[in-house]
Amino acid sequence: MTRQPEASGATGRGDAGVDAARPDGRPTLATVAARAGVSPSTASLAFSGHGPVSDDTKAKVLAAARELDYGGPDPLAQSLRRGRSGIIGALIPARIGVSFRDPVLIQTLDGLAEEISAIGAGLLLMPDLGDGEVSVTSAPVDAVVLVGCNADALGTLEVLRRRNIPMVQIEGDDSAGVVTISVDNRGGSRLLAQHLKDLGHERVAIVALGLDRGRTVGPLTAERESAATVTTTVERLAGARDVYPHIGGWIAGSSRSDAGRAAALTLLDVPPNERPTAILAQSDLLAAGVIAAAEERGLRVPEDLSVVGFDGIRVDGLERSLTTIRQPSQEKGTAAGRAVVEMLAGRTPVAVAFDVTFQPGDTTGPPPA
Amino acid sequence: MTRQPEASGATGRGDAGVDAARPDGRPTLATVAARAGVSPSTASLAFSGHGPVSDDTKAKVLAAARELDYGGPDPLAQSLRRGRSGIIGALIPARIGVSFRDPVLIQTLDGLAEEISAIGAGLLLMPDLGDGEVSVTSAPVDAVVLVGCNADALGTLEVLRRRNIPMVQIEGDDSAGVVTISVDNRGGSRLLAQHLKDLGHERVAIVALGLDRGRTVGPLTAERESAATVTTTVERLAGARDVYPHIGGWIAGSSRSDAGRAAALTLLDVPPNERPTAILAQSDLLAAGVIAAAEERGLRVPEDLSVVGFDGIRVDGLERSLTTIRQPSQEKGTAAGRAVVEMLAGRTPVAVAFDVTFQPGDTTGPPPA
DNA sequence: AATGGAGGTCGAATCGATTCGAGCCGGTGT
DNA sequence: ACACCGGCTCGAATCGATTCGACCTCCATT
Repeated sequence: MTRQPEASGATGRGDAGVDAARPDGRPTLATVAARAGVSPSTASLAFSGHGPVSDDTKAKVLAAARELDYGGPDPLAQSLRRGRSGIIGALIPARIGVSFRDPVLIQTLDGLAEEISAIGAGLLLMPDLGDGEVSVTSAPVDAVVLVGCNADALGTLEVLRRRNIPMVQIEGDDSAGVVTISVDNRGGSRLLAQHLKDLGHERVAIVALGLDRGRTVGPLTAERESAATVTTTVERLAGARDVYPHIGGWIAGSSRSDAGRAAALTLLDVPPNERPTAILAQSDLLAAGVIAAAEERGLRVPEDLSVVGFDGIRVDGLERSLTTIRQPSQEKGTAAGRAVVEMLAGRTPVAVAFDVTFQPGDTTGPPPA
Repeated sequence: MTRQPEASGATGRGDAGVDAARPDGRPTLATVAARAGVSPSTASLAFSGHGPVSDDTKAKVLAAARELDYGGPDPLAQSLRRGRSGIIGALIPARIGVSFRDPVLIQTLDGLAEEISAIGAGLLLMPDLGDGEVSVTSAPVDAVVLVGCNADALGTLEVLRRRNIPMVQIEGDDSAGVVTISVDNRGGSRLLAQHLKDLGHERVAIVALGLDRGRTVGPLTAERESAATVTTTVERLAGARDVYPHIGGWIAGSSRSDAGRAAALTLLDVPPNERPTAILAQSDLLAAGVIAAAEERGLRVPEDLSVVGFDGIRVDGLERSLTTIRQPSQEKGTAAGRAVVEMLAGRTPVAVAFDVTFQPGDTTGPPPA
C-alpha cells in the first residue's frame, strides 16, 4: 500500500496511507489504530477498557482519536459483534397520538424505560397499526414488551418467536406462554362492585373499555362478550359479575373521557325509574367522562348517581376525588423491565401479579331514595 | 428436520455439515442457503428480491427457510452492511412519565412517527435526564430529532456531530446550525396580547413556561429572563412584550395545569385593585390551571378575569372553549420527519416555520368595570 | 544464568448479511 | 457455425468492531 520502508521503531508513521476511512471521510477504529501506531485490537481494548493496556498506549490511542475527531465505536458494528442492540421494543396498541393519551400506559412505559436504562437499553416504540403488521417488524430489538396489546397479533408473535426474541406482556392472556405482568383486575373490580352493593345500589351499569381490537362501541351484549379478546376488560367485567351477575352496560371502546361521556349519556337518557343509580366505569378517564355527562344531565354525583373508576390516576381537570381502585402502573413497567433483563441474562423470569387497593373517594354514596 | 435424502440433481448436498448455525441453534442465511443448495449470495437475493433470481430458486430458498424456521435476515447484520439501522432517535426533555404529560409533545411525536414510518423507520425514545448525558448516547440511530429539547446539551450534540448523525430540532435556538422546525411563537403571543389590549385590559400578567432546563419556579425577573435558555418561552414572552412592554408574571416552570394553578394563585392573591384583569398563560394546560385557580378564588372567567392560552389543544376536563393560539403540533412532527428523510437521502432540508392562528373562545372579555 | 511468569500487543477469526463483478449456460441473429 | 447477449448464480470482499489465543519482552526468582 505504501512504498515507504516502515520506519517502525516504537511507532510506525501514522500517515503511511489512507487506512480504512469511510467513504464519507469519518474515521474508523482501524484508522485511529493506524494513526496511533497500534493494532486495531489494541485500539479496541484501549477504548473499551476490557483488556490490559498500558497507560501510555491508551493515551496514544485516545489522542489519535481526538485528532481524527473519532466519534467512538460504531454502534452498528458493536451490535452485530455482541449480538445485542441495546434496544427494547415497546409494542403499543395504536399510534402514538392515541396510545399516549392513556396515563396508565404512560406510567407503565415510564417504569419500563427506567428499569431497562439500568442495562443501558433504550425503548423503541412499535405501534400496532391494526393491519396485523407491526410497523417495525424487522427492527433490531433485543426483546419486546407488549404493553396494553393483546398477544393475538399472531403474525407478530410468530416472527418474534422465530427470531428467538424474548417477550414479556403487560396484561394479557397468558395462554400464549408469554411471561405476563398484571394486576388483579377481577378482584379490584369486585371490590368496587361490592362497595356499591354495600351502599345499597341495585340498578348498576358498566361503562366498559374496548372488548376487541376493533374497538367496537355499543351496548354490552352476550354475543360481543363472548367474542372479546381484551383480557383486562373481560376480567374487570367478571369482577363486577361476581357481585352483580346480570349487570349490563355500554362499551365505550377506549379509555378516554369523551368516550365515557358518550357512553354515560346513552345509559342515563332513559326514564328515571330505569336509570342506573350507580355506574362502574372501567377506568378513571371513563369515570371522568361519566361524571361530566351526569352533570350535563343535571344529576348530582354522588347524590343522584354514584360513579367509580379504575386505575387510581390523577385525572387532569377533575376536581373530585374519585372512588376507584389504585393499580401500580409504574411498578408494572418496572416489573416488565426486570423480566426483560432477566431473560437477556439467560434466566427465566416468573409472572408477576400485583395487588390493587381500594381507594375511597367522594363520588359514591347511597342510592337516591 | 427430515431425514429424507435430497432428491436434488443439480444441487450439492445440503446436509454436508453444520453450516453456520448460531450457538443457540437459530439458522442463518448461510444455513438456509446450504439447505436449499444455493450460495449465500443467491439466498440473499431471493430473500430481498433485489436481484434476478429464477422463480424456481426463490421457491427453493423460501422452502428451506420455512423448514428451518428461519426468521429472516438478522437486522443487526443488515444494519451494519447497509450502514443504516432504521431507527430515529427522539430526544425528549425528561423521563417519559413527565414528558408525555404534554399533549403538544405527544402530537408532535405522533406526526414524526407517522412520517418516518414511510421509510420504515421507528422511533427510539431518548430522555434527556438532565445530567448532561443522554441515557442512550451510543445508540444505533440514523438521525436524531430534538423535540422540545434545547440544543444546549452540548456534550450530546458534539457526539452526534462527530458521529456524523443528522439532526433536526423542533423549536429551538438555531444558532447551533441545526435544521429547525418551529412556529411563530412571538407573533402568536403578540396576537393574544393585542386581543387583550383591544378589549381594554391594562393590568395583565403572564404565567410562563420554563425558562431554563432547571425548571426554576418563581417570579419573572429580569435576571432570570436574561439567563433563559428555552427559546419557546423567550419568544412567547417577547410577543407579549411587543404589546405590553413591562408585563410581569410568574414562572410556572412546566406545562401542566397544576403548575398553572399554583402560579395563578400567587398572582391572584393580592389586593383586588392590584389584581390582574387578564392572564396570558403560555400554554393551554397552564391556562386550564389558571382558570381552576380563578374559580377557587371565586373569580368568574371572563367577567372578573380573562384568560388566554397557547397551543390550541383539547384540554381534557376543561369544559370551556379557551381563547388561544392554535399551533400545528402534529405538522411540526411531520415536517421534522420529512427533514430527517431528506437528510438521510443526502439532501439538505430547509428550516420550516409554521404560521399560527388566533382561536377565539369564551374565556376573554372586557376587564371588570 | 536459566526458567517462570506477568503484562502488553498483535493476528486472525468472527458476527450475518449484502453486493459487485465475473462466469456459465442456452438461445438467437447473421 | 460463430459470436454475442441476456438471464441467472456464485465467489469474494466488505461493513466496523470485538475477542481469543499466541507471542514477545522484560523482570524476578532459584
